[in-house]
Amino acid sequence: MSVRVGHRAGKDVSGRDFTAVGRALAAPVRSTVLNLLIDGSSRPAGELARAAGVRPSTASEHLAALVDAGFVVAEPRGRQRFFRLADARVADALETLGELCPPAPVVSLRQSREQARLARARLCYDHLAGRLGVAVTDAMVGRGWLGDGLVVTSAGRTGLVDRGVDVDAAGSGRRPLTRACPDWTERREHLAGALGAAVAGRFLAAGWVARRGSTRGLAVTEAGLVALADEWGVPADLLDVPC
Amino acid sequence: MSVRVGHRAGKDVSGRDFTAVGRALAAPVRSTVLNLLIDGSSRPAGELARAAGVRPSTASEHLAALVDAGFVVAEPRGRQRFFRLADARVADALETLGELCPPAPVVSLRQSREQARLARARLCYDHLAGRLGVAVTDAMVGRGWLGDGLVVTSAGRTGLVDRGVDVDAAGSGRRPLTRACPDWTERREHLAGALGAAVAGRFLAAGWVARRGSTRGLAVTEAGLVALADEWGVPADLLDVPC
DNA sequence: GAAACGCTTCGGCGGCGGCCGAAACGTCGT
DNA sequence: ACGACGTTTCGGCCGCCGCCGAAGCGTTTC
Repeated sequence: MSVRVGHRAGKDVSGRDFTAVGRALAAPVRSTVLNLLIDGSSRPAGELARAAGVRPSTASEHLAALVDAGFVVAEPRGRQRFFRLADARVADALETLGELCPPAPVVSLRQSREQARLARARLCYDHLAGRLGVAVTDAMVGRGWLGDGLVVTSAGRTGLVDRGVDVDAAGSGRRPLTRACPDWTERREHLAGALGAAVAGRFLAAGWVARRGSTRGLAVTEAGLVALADEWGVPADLLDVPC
Repeated sequence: MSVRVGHRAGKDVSGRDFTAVGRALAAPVRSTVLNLLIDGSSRPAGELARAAGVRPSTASEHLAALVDAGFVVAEPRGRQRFFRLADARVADALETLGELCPPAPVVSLRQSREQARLARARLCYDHLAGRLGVAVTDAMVGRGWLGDGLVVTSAGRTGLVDRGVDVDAAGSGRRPLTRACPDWTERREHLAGALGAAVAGRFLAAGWVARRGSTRGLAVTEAGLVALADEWGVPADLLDVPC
């Protein structure tokens, strides 16, 4: 018989227990679900089950596990339940973690028009992404608003407040003010974090961009093109050039 | 019979495959190991096995898995292998992920005190390590006893012999007289090799340090503090500053 | 009401993965 | 050359977890 002496001596000295979060990510179905929800969308269990290629019963168990782990939250809506990421920090963590697992599965070529639209402008969870996100970030860096590591300079703070972005409110929470979010359509990183969300919120509130349907895709309005050029220093043609 | 219709419909639309990274985090032993290494330290497999409370064979498997997942890298050093985090991004990801799992395992005060003691003074195989080892090595270098590559100078030979270290006996064997041993708690290297063992032996024989129990931890005695300051040029407070 | 629909819970089955001890391998010290 | 030591590899055992179909529950529709 084995000795099993181990568990007496072994015990975490400090730090975090990554076991639960690891288990939550360990199953292919759950990974697929998270990828589907990482854009901030909210989807019913059945759709997630179909997308992941499992029976509703199996998906239900996986979704329960994700809820239990704090990754997603469920919201009853009629006779179905919609699931979405629980928190912006979850999206942040998944993006950061994505850096460690470069193997990105292939993408279906079918919806190429939709792909192209998404590549132009979209929301990545709650901040601007696509060429729009990169262009806005680049402009902010070019003007000296963002320094090394995307830290906000004093000039950046002034410029952003002038354009209606509440930098103080964004920096008040526990969420990191700025983060570099790597993009899968662009080579470049773009602004994420609390400030990224605040900028995106300003763009939506001002009517510079509009959500297209229930997707995460964004349409840049006429007023948005003007504002981008005049206030943000982003020429309109930048959004059309595929870089 | 089951239908297995699933895998036709199921396919990742885009994004990352979190499965591998999740599996790597899913085991308690691996979580413990990562917590031990998250400070950038480099530790041999046996120590990690003991800390995690498993047999060396089991730890070896877990470490191989972590290496395979790209979380840690192994570095052969003598007859043991040292492991450390592979990359700064790994530490970043773990830190970000830690936000998601606030349940921080209990900190055993007992063990954290032991950690502090080990960081202060211990034996690394058979030579002095911890802050004591680094401080003694630094003092010897500062006095010109050890030159480039930690070779013993004539002044060093004299000084060591005067303090009861039998340099000749240490140099008589086939074992290298001096070696630089990288430390995991300190940034600096410290003296190892035959001379390192001889110095440690002198410290023990003179009662300047004493083994605490059967561990490799060392306690610096009152006489040791005096001798360190007077004979070796190591002020006592150097051992208490956490560098 | 009754039927349709969406989701969850419950057994049951199969496979993966963690744990150990024994043995092999390489290095270090005598 | 030999023994000691740290690490890895290899079977074998056991438990956990993911998958399914069937059944149960709540909501919507007729």
